[in-house]
Amino acid sequence: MVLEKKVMTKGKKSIGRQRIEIKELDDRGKQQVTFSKRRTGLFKKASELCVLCGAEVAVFVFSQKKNMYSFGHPNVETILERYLDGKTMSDSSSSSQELVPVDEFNRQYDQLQKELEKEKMHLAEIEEMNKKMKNTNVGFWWDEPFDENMGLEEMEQYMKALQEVRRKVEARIEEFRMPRTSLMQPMNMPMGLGNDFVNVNSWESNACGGFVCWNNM
DNA sequence: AAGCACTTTCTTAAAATAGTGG
DNA sequence: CCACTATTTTAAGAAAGTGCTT
Repeated sequence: MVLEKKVMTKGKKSIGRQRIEIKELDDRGKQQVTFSKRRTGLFKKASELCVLCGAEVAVFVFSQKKNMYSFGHPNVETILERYLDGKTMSDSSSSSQELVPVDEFNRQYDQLQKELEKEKMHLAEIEEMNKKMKNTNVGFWWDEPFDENMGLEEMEQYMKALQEVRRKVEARIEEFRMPRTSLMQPMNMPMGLGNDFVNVNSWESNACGGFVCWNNM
């Protein structure tokens, strides 16, 4: 197949849609734009398939940077669970009761936004405290000089206490690392695609630990 | 401020889809 | 089924914007 490159004619602002060869794009910028557009198109087509044919569909897309985008009808979890269980469509009951309306997505989104705000304020408080301690040369208890006169038994108790603190901190860190899948209306997909029951999550490695739509995987 | 990884908007032509007739 | 036409939708290209990190 011969692909002809057309040239922009006078007075036109764009050469318009061109036929391209289906192979990896060499330009990273083009790749990103195409990724964004085609992913939207893919999700739209999937949503139309759901509406037109009553199909249940789940689509996962990972960008080069491993950000995940998903679409699911009635929702990704239901279909993924069914897939993992090896069940067939006929095994499953009607999906009508599993649908989560947009209002519910929005409510969850609002809640997550509030959580994020709280976490941001908490982080700001911690940073403020760190600043103050730096300025006043006041540190944490572990910065204080070790008591040389401590006996063996005392030191063992001290070590146990430290281990307990460590265990609790590790458990807390693990809690934050658990991916929290948030069901929400996708921010990058226009409403009214014929499917109001959309589930799009996006994972991005940041310190938020998954409070917003960008979750750490 | 600069760079990165997308996202959006506009224009336009290609491609998909629906409708119709044989 | 297939072929054709009309209409609608999609996506390339170009450029600008957004949000986040370093």
